[in-house]
Amino acid sequence: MSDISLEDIASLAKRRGFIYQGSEIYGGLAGTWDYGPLGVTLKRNIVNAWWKFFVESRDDMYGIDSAILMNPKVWIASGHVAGFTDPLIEDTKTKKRFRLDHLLEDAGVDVKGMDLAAMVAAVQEKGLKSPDGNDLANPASFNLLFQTNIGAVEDEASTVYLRGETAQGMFTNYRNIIDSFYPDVPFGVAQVGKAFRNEISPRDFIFRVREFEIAEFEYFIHPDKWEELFERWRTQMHKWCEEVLGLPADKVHELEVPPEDRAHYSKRTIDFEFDFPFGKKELYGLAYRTDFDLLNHQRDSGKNMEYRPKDGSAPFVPHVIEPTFGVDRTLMAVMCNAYTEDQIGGEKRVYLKLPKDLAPVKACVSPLLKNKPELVSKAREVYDMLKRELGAVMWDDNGNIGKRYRRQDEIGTPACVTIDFQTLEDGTVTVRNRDTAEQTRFKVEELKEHV
RNA sequence: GCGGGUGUGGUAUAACGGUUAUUAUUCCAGUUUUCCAAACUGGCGACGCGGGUUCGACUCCCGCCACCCGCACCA
Repeated sequence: MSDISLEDIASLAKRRGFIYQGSEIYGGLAGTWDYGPLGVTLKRNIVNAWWKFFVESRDDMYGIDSAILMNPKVWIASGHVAGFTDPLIEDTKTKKRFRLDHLLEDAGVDVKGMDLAAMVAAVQEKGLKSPDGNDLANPASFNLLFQTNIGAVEDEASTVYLRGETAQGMFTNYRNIIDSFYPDVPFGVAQVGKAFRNEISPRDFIFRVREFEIAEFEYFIHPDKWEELFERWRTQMHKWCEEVLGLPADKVHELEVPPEDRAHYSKRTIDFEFDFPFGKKELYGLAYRTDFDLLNHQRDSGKNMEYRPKDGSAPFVPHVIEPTFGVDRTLMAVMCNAYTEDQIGGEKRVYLKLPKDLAPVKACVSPLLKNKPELVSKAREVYDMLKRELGAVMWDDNGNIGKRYRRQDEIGTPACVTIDFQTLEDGTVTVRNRDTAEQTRFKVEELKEHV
């Protein structure tokens, strides 16, 4: 198989109605992408599979869907207003930008609690130069949280943030879940939804974007159990990748994130990386968030975040294990992994070897010839029946049969059902397999078990 | 944000400072076709946006936008 490029994927994604550039008719908006009919179905199938795997099939998981706009105090308590900000400073000669706090730390300055002005003062005091040896100027804070305003007046009191992660919705609802469901610890609160980050430079198609979907859960535990439960979720995440998404184990890698690279809330983090066409890049994260968030919210909200075990043992503020899954990245990994080229009848063929459960179209129904009314009407019957059964079924009578097969190959449809003259005689149809191109005859009545 | 590259129908592309912007494919309507992108006929469809130079700009210049590559960033 030849190497595939991002352009191959992006081109197919657009041509076949998976993903379009956001705001395309106005020249686009960097870091935004729109999902077309097949893309949204594929994404929804992935999300549904995730929900089933991590939420529905378990009895310790509680799903929620919290608001994207939250009281700004949430983001102050979580540390995102302060911690999600990068102070950047510019090399006056090369115009390169550097993390001001990193430069100061390298120079032996303790930057904790310093604001931008204090850091700039420290630069002057130390006579600090850029790593390239030039003068530094134009410091600026760069916060990854998008801001907007509630109400008509744009003042500080009306500033709210678009959530930079969905996790905070789980923390702010932690007490609600306990009051409604009185679960035993450990238990999890799960959510799938949009998050927003004002990335400096969006990159690599839908990989790094400013608006994206996250599926994640906060698993509330007793702190004594963190290592054991961390391992359990680590295993489950691999299982998800391999068994549900069909990603080969040798394409999914773990990266133990060193302390200096971890998020402000994390005591241990493992990144799950995938071999994308553009390199080995982060797909998922598994973080031990400790009691960082609940303690912060307890402090700032004044609400008690302790959990009281039913056996009467000592109350405690639970710690949290957080597996987090980029949905768009998952879709991209699945598409890249599914993209396959081979030869059929001497002709090159491109097809998406998608797992059946994820494929946006489950089956395509065609009459062998479209100018034979008896074939067309029989095919319509079969189509209507399958459509009722499976929903995601497509009708195609365009061109010739080979063309239709190829078209379905490109969008990853696992099965093509063809109605031919024999159908009229004995009520059997052919089912053509996407991966092998082999055809098997089945009775119409048994069809739904074979597609 | 820095540096480099690219921007022409849905996709992939050609050419040109000056007639109606090339080709393939897709798509639509038909003819044909008894299982893997067959053939034929007809049709729709494009110069990223904004300025400038010029008698005239898709083409040259400037700005912007977007995408790709390298760096930086990625709590």
